[in-house]
Amino acid sequence: MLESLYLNLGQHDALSDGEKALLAGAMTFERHFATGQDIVASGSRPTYSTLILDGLAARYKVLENGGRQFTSLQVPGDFVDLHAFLLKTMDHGIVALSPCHVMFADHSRLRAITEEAPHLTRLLWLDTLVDGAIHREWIVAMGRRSKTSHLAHLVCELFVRLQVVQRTNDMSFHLPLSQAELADVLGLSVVHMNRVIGALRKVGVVNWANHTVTILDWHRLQEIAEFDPTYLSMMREPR
Amino acid sequence: MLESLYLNLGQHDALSDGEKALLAGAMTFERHFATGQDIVASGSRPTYSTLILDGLAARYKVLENGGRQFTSLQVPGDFVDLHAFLLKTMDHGIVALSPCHVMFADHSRLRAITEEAPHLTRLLWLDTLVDGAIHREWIVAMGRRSKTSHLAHLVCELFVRLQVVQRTNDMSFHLPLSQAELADVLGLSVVHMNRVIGALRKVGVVNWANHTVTILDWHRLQEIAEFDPTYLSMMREPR
DNA sequence: GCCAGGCATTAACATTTGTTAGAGTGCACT
DNA sequence: AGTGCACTCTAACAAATGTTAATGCCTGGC
Repeated sequence: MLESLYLNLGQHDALSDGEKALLAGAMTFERHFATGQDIVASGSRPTYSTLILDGLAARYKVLENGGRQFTSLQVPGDFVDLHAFLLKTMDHGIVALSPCHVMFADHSRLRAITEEAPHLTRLLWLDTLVDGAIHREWIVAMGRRSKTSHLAHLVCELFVRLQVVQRTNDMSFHLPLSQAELADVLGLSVVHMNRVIGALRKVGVVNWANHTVTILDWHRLQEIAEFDPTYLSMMREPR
Repeated sequence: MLESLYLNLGQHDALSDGEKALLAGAMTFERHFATGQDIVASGSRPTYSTLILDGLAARYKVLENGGRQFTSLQVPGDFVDLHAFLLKTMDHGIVALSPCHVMFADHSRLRAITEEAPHLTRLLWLDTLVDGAIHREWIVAMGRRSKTSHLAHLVCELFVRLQVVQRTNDMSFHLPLSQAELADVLGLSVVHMNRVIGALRKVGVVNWANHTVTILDWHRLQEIAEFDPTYLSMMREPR
Protein backbone atom coordinates (compact mmCIF):
# COMPACT_ATOMS: atom_id res chain seq x y z
CA MET A 1 0.00 0.00 0.00
CA LEU A 2 2.92 2.33 0.63
CA GLU A 3 4.64 1.27 -2.57
CA SER A 4 4.47 4.71 -4.16
CA LEU A 5 5.99 6.31 -1.07
CA TYR A 6 8.86 3.85 -1.20
CA LEU A 7 9.33 4.54 -4.90
CA ASN A 8 9.26 8.26 -4.29
CA LEU A 9 11.70 8.37 -1.39
CA GLY A 10 13.75 5.50 -2.75
CA GLN A 11 14.49 7.24 -6.03
CA HIS A 12 17.03 9.48 -4.29
CA ASP A 13 18.82 6.86 -2.18
CA ALA A 14 18.26 3.27 -1.10
CA LEU A 15 15.57 2.71 1.52
CA SER A 16 16.30 -0.14 3.91
CA ASP A 17 13.62 -2.57 5.04
CA GLY A 18 13.97 -1.15 8.52
CA GLU A 19 13.28 2.32 7.20
CA LYS A 20 10.27 1.12 5.29
CA ALA A 21 9.00 -0.43 8.49
CA LEU A 22 9.52 2.83 10.36
CA LEU A 23 7.51 4.67 7.71
CA ALA A 24 4.78 2.07 7.81
CA GLY A 25 4.77 2.35 11.59
CA ALA A 26 4.21 6.09 11.40
CA MET A 27 1.01 5.63 9.43
CA THR A 28 -2.32 5.72 11.14
CA PHE A 29 -5.67 5.56 9.39
CA GLU A 30 -6.55 6.05 5.75
CA ARG A 31 -9.32 7.98 4.12
CA HIS A 32 -10.95 8.83 0.82
CA PHE A 33 -11.70 12.33 -0.40
CA ALA A 34 -14.01 13.24 -3.24
CA THR A 35 -13.00 15.58 -6.03
CA GLY A 36 -13.13 19.15 -4.84
CA GLN A 37 -12.98 18.33 -1.15
CA ASP A 38 -10.43 20.01 1.08
CA ILE A 39 -7.89 17.51 2.38
CA VAL A 40 -6.25 20.03 4.68
CA ALA A 41 -7.71 23.39 5.57
CA SER A 42 -5.74 26.62 5.46
CA GLY A 43 -5.06 27.89 8.95
CA SER A 44 -5.35 24.47 10.56
CA ARG A 45 -2.68 22.92 12.73
CA PRO A 46 -2.65 19.26 11.75
CA THR A 47 -1.10 16.65 14.04
CA TYR A 48 -0.45 14.31 11.14
CA SER A 49 0.90 14.60 7.63
CA THR A 50 -1.02 13.35 4.65
CA LEU A 51 0.37 10.88 2.16
CA ILE A 52 -1.34 10.42 -1.19
CA LEU A 53 -1.82 6.78 -2.04
CA ASP A 54 -3.84 7.52 -5.12
CA GLY A 55 -5.26 10.54 -6.85
CA LEU A 56 -4.20 14.09 -7.59
CA ALA A 57 -4.21 16.94 -5.08
CA ALA A 58 -2.98 20.51 -5.01
CA ARG A 59 -1.85 23.16 -2.59
CA TYR A 60 -3.55 26.49 -3.10
CA LYS A 61 -4.10 29.95 -1.73
CA VAL A 62 -7.11 32.17 -2.31
CA LEU A 63 -6.92 35.96 -2.47
CA GLU A 64 -9.50 38.48 -1.36
CA ASN A 65 -10.70 39.09 -4.90
CA GLY A 66 -11.49 35.40 -5.18
CA GLY A 67 -8.48 34.51 -7.29
CA ARG A 68 -7.02 31.11 -6.58
CA GLN A 69 -3.47 30.01 -7.22
CA PHE A 70 -2.21 26.48 -6.98
CA THR A 71 1.32 26.33 -5.65
CA SER A 72 1.95 22.67 -6.32
CA LEU A 73 0.41 19.51 -7.66
CA GLN A 74 0.74 16.38 -5.58
CA VAL A 75 0.84 12.89 -7.01
CA PRO A 76 0.77 9.43 -5.38
CA GLY A 77 3.74 8.92 -3.09
CA ASP A 78 3.80 12.62 -2.11
CA PHE A 79 3.29 13.92 1.37
CA VAL A 80 1.09 16.91 0.73
CA ASP A 81 1.87 18.60 4.01
CA LEU A 82 5.02 17.09 5.43
CA HIS A 83 6.15 20.66 6.04
CA ALA A 84 3.36 21.11 8.57
CA PHE A 85 5.24 18.69 10.80
CA LEU A 86 7.61 21.57 11.65
CA LEU A 87 5.81 24.62 10.26
CA LYS A 88 2.85 23.77 12.51
CA THR A 89 0.27 26.12 10.99
CA MET A 90 -1.00 25.57 7.46
CA ASP A 91 -0.68 28.79 5.51
CA HIS A 92 -2.53 27.30 2.55
CA GLY A 93 -5.17 24.71 1.80
CA ILE A 94 -4.94 21.38 0.03
CA VAL A 95 -7.69 20.19 -2.24
CA ALA A 96 -8.40 16.92 -3.99
CA LEU A 97 -8.41 17.37 -7.76
CA SER A 98 -9.59 13.82 -8.28
CA PRO A 99 -10.90 11.17 -5.90
CA CYS A 100 -8.02 10.78 -3.46
CA HIS A 101 -7.04 7.86 -1.30
CA VAL A 102 -4.76 9.11 1.45
CA MET A 103 -3.09 7.93 4.63
CA PHE A 104 -2.07 9.94 7.66
CA ALA A 105 1.35 9.86 9.32
CA ASP A 106 1.34 10.89 12.94
CA HIS A 107 3.59 13.84 13.76
CA SER A 108 4.70 12.33 17.04
CA ARG A 109 5.94 9.28 15.19
CA LEU A 110 7.66 11.43 12.58
CA ARG A 111 9.31 13.19 15.45
CA ALA A 112 10.48 9.84 16.80
CA ILE A 113 12.00 9.13 13.39
CA THR A 114 13.99 12.35 13.61
CA GLU A 115 15.26 11.26 17.02
CA GLU A 116 16.24 7.77 16.06
CA ALA A 117 16.65 7.37 12.33
CA PRO A 118 18.95 10.05 10.92
CA HIS A 119 19.19 8.63 7.43
CA LEU A 120 15.46 8.30 7.04
CA THR A 121 15.12 11.78 8.47
CA ARG A 122 17.43 13.07 5.77
CA LEU A 123 15.33 11.36 3.12
CA LEU A 124 12.17 12.96 4.45
CA TRP A 125 13.93 16.30 4.62
CA LEU A 126 15.10 15.73 1.07
CA ASP A 127 11.53 15.13 0.01
CA THR A 128 10.62 18.62 1.19
CA LEU A 129 13.72 20.01 -0.51
CA VAL A 130 12.65 18.59 -3.85
CA ASP A 131 9.35 20.25 -3.17
CA GLY A 132 11.20 23.53 -2.85
CA ALA A 133 13.15 22.86 -6.03
CA ILE A 134 9.87 22.34 -7.86
CA HIS A 135 8.58 25.61 -6.45
CA ARG A 136 11.64 27.40 -7.79
CA GLU A 137 11.12 25.89 -11.21
CA TRP A 138 7.53 27.10 -11.13
CA ILE A 139 8.67 30.61 -10.22
CA VAL A 140 11.01 30.63 -13.19
CA ALA A 141 8.26 29.35 -15.43
CA MET A 142 5.81 31.98 -14.24
CA GLY A 143 8.29 34.81 -14.47
CA ARG A 144 10.34 34.20 -17.57
CA ARG A 145 8.95 31.45 -19.76
CA SER A 146 6.41 31.95 -22.49
CA LYS A 147 3.06 30.49 -21.51
CA THR A 148 3.43 27.70 -24.02
CA SER A 149 6.82 26.85 -22.59
CA HIS A 150 5.41 26.98 -19.08
CA LEU A 151 2.69 24.53 -19.97
CA ALA A 152 5.15 22.29 -21.76
CA HIS A 153 7.35 22.36 -18.69
CA LEU A 154 4.45 21.35 -16.50
CA VAL A 155 3.69 18.42 -18.75
CA CYS A 156 7.32 17.31 -18.66
CA GLU A 157 7.47 17.60 -14.89
CA LEU A 158 4.26 15.70 -14.30
CA PHE A 159 5.20 12.99 -16.73
CA VAL A 160 8.53 12.39 -15.04
CA ARG A 161 7.11 12.51 -11.54
CA LEU A 162 4.28 10.17 -12.44
CA GLN A 163 6.69 7.81 -14.13
CA VAL A 164 8.62 7.43 -10.89
CA VAL A 165 5.52 6.18 -9.12
CA GLN A 166 4.40 4.14 -12.11
CA ARG A 167 1.34 6.16 -12.99
CA THR A 168 2.16 6.62 -16.65
CA ASN A 169 1.03 4.49 -19.52
CA ASP A 170 3.70 4.41 -22.17
CA MET A 171 3.95 8.09 -23.19
CA SER A 172 0.64 9.21 -21.73
CA PHE A 173 -0.83 9.97 -18.35
CA HIS A 174 -4.14 10.92 -16.85
CA LEU A 175 -4.49 14.59 -15.94
CA PRO A 176 -7.92 15.18 -14.38
CA LEU A 177 -7.71 18.97 -14.48
CA SER A 178 -10.27 21.24 -16.08
CA GLN A 179 -8.90 24.18 -18.04
CA ALA A 180 -10.09 26.46 -15.26
CA GLU A 181 -8.00 24.51 -12.77
CA LEU A 182 -5.05 24.50 -15.09
CA ALA A 183 -5.44 28.27 -15.35
CA ASP A 184 -5.05 28.41 -11.57
CA VAL A 185 -1.80 26.54 -11.94
CA LEU A 186 -0.29 28.84 -14.56
CA GLY A 187 -1.89 31.99 -13.23
CA LEU A 188 -3.90 32.72 -16.36
CA SER A 189 -7.47 33.46 -17.26
CA VAL A 190 -9.51 30.51 -18.49
CA VAL A 191 -9.78 31.98 -21.96
CA HIS A 192 -6.08 32.43 -22.31
CA MET A 193 -5.43 29.02 -20.83
CA ASN A 194 -7.53 27.62 -23.64
CA ARG A 195 -5.46 29.53 -26.19
CA VAL A 196 -2.21 28.21 -24.74
CA ILE A 197 -3.37 24.62 -24.73
CA GLY A 198 -4.48 25.09 -28.31
CA ALA A 199 -1.05 26.44 -29.20
CA LEU A 200 0.72 23.47 -27.65
CA ARG A 201 -1.62 21.09 -29.43
CA LYS A 202 -1.05 22.85 -32.71
CA VAL A 203 2.70 22.36 -32.47
CA GLY A 204 1.88 18.68 -32.46
CA VAL A 205 4.02 17.60 -29.54
CA VAL A 206 1.13 16.45 -27.38
CA ASN A 207 -2.29 15.01 -27.77
CA TRP A 208 -4.59 16.36 -25.12
CA ALA A 209 -8.09 14.97 -24.88
CA ASN A 210 -10.38 13.41 -22.33
CA HIS A 211 -8.13 14.46 -19.50
CA THR A 212 -5.40 12.31 -20.92
CA VAL A 213 -2.13 13.80 -22.08
CA THR A 214 -0.15 11.85 -24.64
CA ILE A 215 3.34 13.01 -25.46
CA LEU A 216 3.90 12.64 -29.18
CA ASP A 217 7.39 14.11 -29.36
CA TRP A 218 9.20 14.02 -26.05
CA HIS A 219 12.37 15.51 -27.45
CA ARG A 220 10.71 18.55 -28.90
CA LEU A 221 8.44 18.99 -25.91
CA GLN A 222 11.51 19.05 -23.68
CA GLU A 223 13.06 21.59 -26.00
CA ILE A 224 10.06 23.88 -25.91
CA ALA A 225 10.01 23.59 -22.13
CA GLU A 226 13.79 23.82 -21.73
CA PHE A 227 13.16 20.99 -19.32
CA ASP A 228 16.15 19.78 -17.33
CA PRO A 229 15.15 17.20 -14.70
CA THR A 230 18.18 17.89 -12.50
CA TYR A 231 15.98 19.75 -10.03
CA LEU A 232 14.00 16.61 -9.31
CA SER A 233 17.13 14.91 -7.91
CA MET A 234 16.25 11.58 -9.38
CA MET A 235 19.77 10.28 -9.20
CA ARG A 236 20.31 7.62 -6.61
CA GLU A 237 23.26 8.54 -4.43
CA PRO A 238 24.16 8.60 -0.74
CA ARG A 239 22.22 11.31 1.09
CA MET B 1 29.72 36.68 14.19
CA LEU B 2 26.95 34.09 13.84
CA GLU B 3 24.47 36.35 15.64
CA SER B 4 22.17 36.68 12.64
CA LEU B 5 22.06 32.92 12.18
CA TYR B 6 21.08 32.48 15.81
CA LEU B 7 18.42 35.15 15.43
CA ASN B 8 17.12 33.52 12.29
CA LEU B 9 16.94 29.97 13.57
CA GLY B 10 16.05 31.06 17.07
CA GLN B 11 12.95 32.93 15.98
CA HIS B 12 11.11 29.63 15.53
CA ASP B 13 12.18 27.85 18.71
CA ALA B 14 14.79 28.32 21.43
CA LEU B 15 18.37 27.52 20.46
CA SER B 16 20.46 26.09 23.29
CA ASP B 17 24.06 27.11 23.86
CA GLY B 18 25.09 23.60 22.93
CA GLU B 19 23.29 23.94 19.63
CA LYS B 20 24.90 27.27 18.94
CA ALA B 21 28.24 25.64 19.60
CA LEU B 22 27.43 22.85 17.17
CA LEU B 23 26.57 25.38 14.50
CA ALA B 24 29.71 27.34 15.17
CA GLY B 25 31.66 24.10 14.99
CA ALA B 26 30.27 23.34 11.56
CA MET B 27 31.65 26.57 10.17
CA THR B 28 34.88 26.63 8.29
CA PHE B 29 36.35 29.66 6.57
CA GLU B 30 34.75 32.94 5.62
CA ARG B 31 34.92 34.95 2.47
CA HIS B 32 33.87 38.20 0.82
CA PHE B 33 32.14 38.46 -2.52
CA ALA B 34 31.81 41.60 -4.59
CA THR B 35 28.51 42.75 -6.05
CA GLY B 36 27.63 40.70 -9.08
CA GLN B 37 29.93 37.80 -8.27
CA ASP B 38 28.60 34.28 -8.23
CA ILE B 39 28.66 32.82 -4.74
CA VAL B 40 27.62 29.37 -5.91
CA ALA B 41 27.62 28.23 -9.52
CA SER B 42 24.71 26.44 -11.13
CA GLY B 43 25.57 22.82 -11.77
CA SER B 44 28.21 22.66 -9.06
CA ARG B 45 28.23 20.12 -6.24
CA PRO B 46 29.32 22.08 -3.19
CA THR B 47 30.67 20.27 -0.14
CA TYR B 48 29.69 23.12 2.13
CA SER B 49 26.67 25.36 2.57
CA THR B 50 26.95 29.10 2.53
CA LEU B 51 25.72 31.32 5.32
CA ILE B 52 25.29 35.03 4.73
CA LEU B 53 26.80 37.09 7.51
CA ASP B 54 26.21 40.36 5.74
CA GLY B 55 24.90 41.50 2.40
CA LEU B 56 22.15 40.54 0.01
CA ALA B 57 22.24 37.56 -2.36
CA ALA B 58 19.80 35.84 -4.66
CA ARG B 59 19.14 32.49 -6.23
CA TYR B 60 18.54 32.64 -9.96
CA LYS B 61 18.12 30.68 -13.12
CA VAL B 62 18.92 31.82 -16.63
CA LEU B 63 16.99 30.69 -19.69
CA GLU B 64 18.27 30.15 -23.20
CA ASN B 65 16.91 33.45 -24.43
CA GLY B 66 18.99 35.19 -21.77
CA GLY B 67 16.10 35.88 -19.43
CA ARG B 68 17.00 35.68 -15.77
CA GLN B 69 14.64 34.96 -12.91
CA PHE B 70 15.47 35.29 -9.25
CA THR B 71 13.79 32.63 -7.18
CA SER B 72 14.63 34.04 -3.77
CA LEU B 73 16.41 36.84 -2.01
CA GLN B 74 18.73 35.92 0.82
CA VAL B 75 19.47 38.16 3.77
CA PRO B 76 21.95 37.90 6.64
CA GLY B 77 21.36 34.80 8.73
CA ASP B 78 20.18 32.81 5.70
CA PHE B 79 21.85 29.72 4.37
CA VAL B 80 21.71 30.33 0.65
CA ASP B 81 22.19 26.70 -0.29
CA LEU B 82 21.44 24.56 2.72
CA HIS B 83 19.36 22.44 0.37
CA ALA B 84 22.51 21.44 -1.50
CA PHE B 85 23.49 19.46 1.58
CA LEU B 86 21.00 16.81 0.48
CA LEU B 87 20.12 17.82 -3.08
CA LYS B 88 23.83 17.55 -3.94
CA THR B 89 23.74 19.25 -7.34
CA MET B 90 22.96 22.94 -7.62
CA ASP B 91 20.19 23.42 -10.16
CA HIS B 92 20.56 27.20 -9.98
CA GLY B 93 23.17 29.83 -9.27
CA ILE B 94 23.54 32.25 -6.39
CA VAL B 95 24.77 35.76 -6.94
CA ALA B 96 25.80 38.56 -4.61
CA LEU B 97 23.53 41.58 -5.05
CA SER B 98 25.68 43.66 -2.72
CA PRO B 99 29.09 43.06 -1.19
CA CYS B 100 28.59 39.83 0.75
CA HIS B 101 30.40 38.50 3.74
CA VAL B 102 29.74 34.78 3.99
CA MET B 103 30.87 31.74 5.93
CA PHE B 104 30.88 28.12 4.84
CA ALA B 105 29.44 25.21 6.82
CA ASP B 106 30.96 21.87 6.00
CA HIS B 107 28.49 19.25 4.78
CA SER B 108 30.20 16.47 6.69
CA ARG B 109 29.68 18.42 9.90
CA LEU B 110 26.09 19.16 9.00
CA ARG B 111 25.69 15.46 8.48
CA ALA B 112 27.12 14.85 11.92
CA ILE B 113 24.50 17.23 13.31
CA THR B 114 21.76 15.16 11.70
CA GLU B 115 23.24 12.06 13.35
CA GLU B 116 23.60 13.50 16.82
CA ALA B 117 21.44 16.56 17.31
CA PRO B 118 17.83 15.87 16.31
CA HIS B 119 16.40 19.11 17.59
CA LEU B 120 18.95 21.23 15.80
CA THR B 121 18.41 19.10 12.73
CA ARG B 122 14.71 19.91 12.88
CA LEU B 123 15.51 23.62 13.12
CA LEU B 124 17.74 23.43 10.06
CA TRP B 125 15.08 21.46 8.25
CA LEU B 126 12.56 24.08 9.32
CA ASP B 127 14.77 26.77 7.85
CA THR B 128 14.47 25.11 4.44
CA LEU B 129 10.74 24.69 4.96
CA VAL B 130 10.29 28.41 5.51
CA ASP B 131 12.25 28.83 2.33
CA GLY B 132 9.63 26.71 0.59
CA ALA B 133 6.81 28.68 2.19
CA ILE B 134 8.35 31.86 0.79
CA HIS B 135 8.56 30.25 -2.63
CA ARG B 136 4.87 29.43 -2.46
CA GLU B 137 4.04 32.99 -1.55
CA TRP B 138 6.06 34.18 -4.52
CA ILE B 139 4.18 31.80 -6.81
CA VAL B 140 0.89 33.23 -5.60
CA ALA B 141 2.18 36.75 -6.06
CA MET B 142 3.36 36.04 -9.59
CA GLY B 143 0.22 34.23 -10.59
CA ARG B 144 -2.64 36.09 -9.02
CA ARG B 145 -1.63 39.40 -7.52
CA SER B 146 -1.54 42.69 -9.37
CA LYS B 147 2.01 43.82 -9.97
CA THR B 148 1.62 46.61 -7.46
CA SER B 149 0.40 44.15 -4.87
CA HIS B 150 3.26 41.81 -5.70
CA LEU B 151 5.79 44.55 -5.15
CA ALA B 152 4.09 45.63 -1.94
CA HIS B 153 4.20 42.04 -0.76
CA LEU B 154 7.89 41.83 -1.47
CA VAL B 155 8.51 44.98 0.53
CA CYS B 156 6.50 43.60 3.45
CA GLU B 157 8.34 40.30 3.35
CA LEU B 158 11.77 41.83 3.19
CA PHE B 159 11.00 44.29 5.93
CA VAL B 160 9.86 41.55 8.29
CA ARG B 161 12.74 39.23 7.46
CA LEU B 162 15.29 41.99 7.85
CA GLN B 163 13.73 43.04 11.12
CA VAL B 164 14.32 39.57 12.55
CA VAL B 165 18.03 39.88 11.91
CA GLN B 166 18.13 43.53 12.95
CA ARG B 167 18.87 45.02 9.59
CA THR B 168 16.08 47.58 9.59
CA ASN B 169 16.25 51.13 10.73
CA ASP B 170 12.96 52.18 12.22
CA MET B 171 10.57 51.79 9.25
CA SER B 172 13.19 51.70 6.53
CA PHE B 173 15.73 49.31 5.14
CA HIS B 174 18.45 49.25 2.56
CA LEU B 175 17.55 47.51 -0.69
CA PRO B 176 20.54 47.55 -3.03
CA LEU B 177 18.63 46.37 -6.07
CA SER B 178 18.53 48.15 -9.40
CA GLN B 179 15.18 48.27 -11.14
CA ALA B 180 16.51 45.79 -13.67
CA GLU B 181 17.28 43.36 -10.86
CA LEU B 182 13.90 43.93 -9.28
CA ALA B 183 12.36 43.17 -12.66
CA ASP B 184 14.10 39.81 -12.50
CA VAL B 185 12.45 39.24 -9.16
CA LEU B 186 8.92 40.03 -10.29
CA GLY B 187 9.35 38.65 -13.79
CA LEU B 188 8.72 41.95 -15.54
CA SER B 189 10.42 44.10 -18.14
CA VAL B 190 12.50 46.96 -16.78
CA VAL B 191 10.14 49.52 -18.22
CA HIS B 192 7.14 48.01 -16.57
CA MET B 193 9.03 47.54 -13.33
CA ASN B 194 9.60 51.26 -13.36
CA ARG B 195 5.89 51.87 -13.87
CA VAL B 196 4.99 49.61 -10.97
CA ILE B 197 7.42 51.25 -8.59
CA GLY B 198 6.03 54.59 -9.66
CA ALA B 199 2.52 53.36 -8.93
CA LEU B 200 3.45 52.20 -5.45
CA ARG B 201 5.20 55.47 -4.75
CA LYS B 202 2.20 57.41 -5.98
CA VAL B 203 -0.10 55.67 -3.51
CA GLY B 204 2.13 57.17 -0.88
CA VAL B 205 2.72 54.09 1.25
CA VAL B 206 6.46 53.95 0.65
CA ASN B 207 9.30 56.28 -0.01
CA TRP B 208 11.79 54.68 -2.35
CA ALA B 209 14.99 56.48 -3.10
CA ASN B 210 18.73 55.88 -3.01
CA HIS B 211 18.20 52.18 -2.62
CA THR B 212 16.48 52.81 0.65
CA VAL B 213 12.86 51.83 1.17
CA THR B 214 10.94 53.67 3.85
CA ILE B 215 7.52 52.42 4.76
CA LEU B 216 5.26 55.39 5.32
CA ASP B 217 2.02 53.52 5.99
CA TRP B 218 2.61 49.96 7.09
CA HIS B 219 -1.07 49.24 7.58
CA ARG B 220 -2.06 50.26 4.10
CA LEU B 221 0.98 48.63 2.54
CA GLN B 222 0.01 45.38 4.21
CA GLU B 223 -3.50 45.83 2.89
CA ILE B 224 -2.35 46.39 -0.68
CA ALA B 225 -0.12 43.35 -0.39
CA GLU B 226 -2.67 41.23 1.48
CA PHE B 227 0.37 40.39 3.56
CA ASP B 228 -0.09 37.74 6.24
CA PRO B 229 3.21 36.80 7.88
CA THR B 230 1.98 33.38 9.00
CA TYR B 231 4.03 31.73 6.28
CA LEU B 232 7.25 32.99 7.84
CA SER B 233 6.58 30.93 10.99
CA MET B 234 7.91 33.59 13.26
CA MET B 235 6.11 32.24 16.28
CA ARG B 236 8.36 30.67 18.84
CA GLU B 237 7.08 27.22 19.70
CA PRO B 238 8.43 23.70 20.22
CA ARG B 239 9.57 22.23 16.91
C1' DG C 1 -35.52 11.16 -25.05
C1' DC C 2 -35.36 15.94 -22.67
C1' DC C 3 -33.23 19.23 -19.90
C1' DA C 4 -29.84 21.54 -16.92
C1' DG C 5 -25.32 22.40 -15.88
C1' DG C 6 -20.48 22.17 -16.44
C1' DC C 7 -16.93 22.55 -19.61
C1' DA C 8 -14.40 23.82 -23.98
C1' DT C 9 -14.14 27.02 -27.50
C1' DT C 10 -14.40 31.35 -30.04
C1' DA C 11 -15.13 36.35 -30.90
C1' DA C 12 -14.76 41.18 -29.94
C1' DC C 13 -12.96 44.35 -27.31
C1' DA C 14 -10.31 46.36 -23.07
C1' DT C 15 -6.31 46.39 -20.38
C1' DT C 16 -1.84 45.13 -19.17
C1' DT C 17 2.69 44.36 -20.34
C1' DG C 18 6.67 44.34 -23.56
C1' DT C 19 9.79 46.67 -26.98
C1' DT C 20 12.45 50.12 -28.79
C1' DA C 21 14.29 54.36 -28.39
C1' DG C 22 15.83 58.32 -26.25
C1' DA C 23 16.41 61.94 -22.65
C1' DG C 24 17.85 63.04 -18.13
C1' DT C 25 20.67 62.24 -13.75
C1' DG C 26 24.27 61.22 -10.82
C1' DC C 27 28.62 59.28 -9.94
C1' DA C 28 33.38 57.45 -10.78
C1' DC C 29 37.41 58.29 -13.19
C1' DT C 30 40.68 61.11 -15.58
C1' DA D 1 35.82 70.44 -15.22
C1' DG D 2 34.97 66.83 -18.71
C1' DT D 3 33.79 62.18 -20.10
C1' DG D 4 31.76 57.86 -19.83
C1' DC D 5 28.75 54.79 -17.82
C1' DA D 6 25.11 52.79 -15.31
C1' DC D 7 20.81 53.70 -13.99
C1' DT D 8 16.07 55.94 -13.93
C1' DC D 9 12.35 57.59 -16.29
C1' DT D 10 9.16 58.57 -20.37
C1' DA D 11 7.05 58.12 -24.85
C1' DA D 12 5.04 55.66 -28.66
C1' DC D 13 3.79 51.73 -30.36
C1' DA D 14 3.33 46.42 -30.52
C1' DA D 15 2.09 42.20 -28.46
C1' DA D 16 0.22 39.48 -24.86
C1' DT D 17 -3.37 38.71 -21.73
C1' DG D 18 -7.89 39.65 -19.52
C1' DT D 19 -13.03 40.38 -19.80
C1' DT D 20 -17.45 39.63 -21.27
C1' DA D 21 -20.43 37.19 -23.76
C1' DA D 22 -22.11 33.76 -26.71
C1' DT D 23 -22.09 29.06 -28.81
C1' DG D 24 -21.75 24.23 -28.92
C1' DC D 25 -20.82 19.84 -26.80
C1' DC D 26 -21.33 16.37 -23.52
C1' DT D 27 -23.07 14.06 -19.49
C1' DG D 28 -26.02 12.98 -15.56
C1' DG D 29 -30.69 13.28 -13.70
C1' DC D 30 -35.45 12.84 -14.69
